[in-house]
Amino acid sequence: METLTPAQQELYDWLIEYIRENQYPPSIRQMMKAMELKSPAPVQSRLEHLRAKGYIEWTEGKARTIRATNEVLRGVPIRGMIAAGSLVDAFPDADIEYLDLAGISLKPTYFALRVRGDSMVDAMIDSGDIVILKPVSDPKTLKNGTIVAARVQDQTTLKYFHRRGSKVTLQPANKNYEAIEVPAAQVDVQGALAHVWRDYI
Amino acid sequence: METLTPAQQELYDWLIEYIRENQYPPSIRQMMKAMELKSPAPVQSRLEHLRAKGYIEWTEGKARTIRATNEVLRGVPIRGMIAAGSLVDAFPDADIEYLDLAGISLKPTYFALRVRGDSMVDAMIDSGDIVILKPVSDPKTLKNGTIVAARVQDQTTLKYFHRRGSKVTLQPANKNYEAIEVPAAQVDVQGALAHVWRDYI
DNA sequence: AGTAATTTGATACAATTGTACCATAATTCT
DNA sequence: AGAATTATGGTACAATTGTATCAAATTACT
Repeated sequence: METLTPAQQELYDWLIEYIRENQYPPSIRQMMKAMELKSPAPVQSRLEHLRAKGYIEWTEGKARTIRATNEVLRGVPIRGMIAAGSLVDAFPDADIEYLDLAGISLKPTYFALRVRGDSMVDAMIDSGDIVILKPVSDPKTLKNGTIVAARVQDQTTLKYFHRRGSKVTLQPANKNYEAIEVPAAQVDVQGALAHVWRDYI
Repeated sequence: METLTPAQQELYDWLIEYIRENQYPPSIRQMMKAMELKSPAPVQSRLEHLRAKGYIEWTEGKARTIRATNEVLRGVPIRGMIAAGSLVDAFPDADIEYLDLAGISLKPTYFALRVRGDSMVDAMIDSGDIVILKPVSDPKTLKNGTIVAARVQDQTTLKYFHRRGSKVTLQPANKNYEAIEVPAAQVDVQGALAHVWRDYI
């Protein structure tokens, strides 16, 4: 990403902070005051440079429509990789990745279920975890081995999905439970496991 | 939550969808056109009712500052509880909880690390998972048993934190690794484990 | 040192925009 | 049926706001 001049950086940082706090972007004259400038022109200039360098964008002519193009506002920065022994890598600030949590929450069809019990321990899903599911419109597009929330015989459970011909096998993610095999027509797949979330604090 | 009249519901739904798509709220006259109304007054009326019923809020006098007060835009709805046998509960639409993912991404100090290897299997954290950490300013406020990213002897690792007097024990989340006990002064706690995230698709 | 790029100040203009007021119609509720 | 609430259309106004223009000052770069 192209580097910013001090003036541009100052505005950019303030802009991000403002959006974080207010949930909407400031007007040009608000930025002017915050930067302690006496005219809107310098702000315009900085904004145009920020846009040219790919940091922001806006809808021309519309008030308060500036958006950050990168993921600063949409997620948590992934700063490195950690293994048994040590922090393997601390990624350099420049090419840092973001875990786009806000992006997930913009997908209006996703839904979540809270897990209770040990039914999924073998998939490393603990009691209390939250599983985030993507609705499945056409079960034929499902790959074998994906974990799905499926309804069979009046019971909805989370299981590994396998199809062989017209039969579907639902394999639990805990060895202590039994797999079931039924005709595909009897299985109503409600969602495919997309993410797992766990809270510690 | 108070119920909405059809006209109010129509506006509210459109509003949420607009914000989702554009990342900023519409102006009153845009809503007017979308609702196929011929004057801004009806929109004003509906907005005031939506605000009175607690669905939205805005900064008076400022353009495009409408915000949804509930978590519709901030997270994934938690629709029920799932256990080994069955979907235990499908929560009624009214009092549905949301997993506030967008809220997490607004905490600017949080950071994440990608886990590699089996160092945390006993904590149900798999290779490839992403751990989200909250910076720890004062290690004295840490409760025993929390998982932390700590730096000792030039190595940063994720371990259970225990303090007894002036000594700190760092217990790995995998039985095959050894615990270490060092003077508290030698431990630099960088973050406490706040959340775990796992991607399936 | 000299040139280019950026920043600044000042001002101006028009479109966007929130808001207010009023009378009437439609809907909902009792 | 009657009353209260909500919805609508029309209009008006002023503040907010994005944008344009120009010249001068400052900074960055070669």
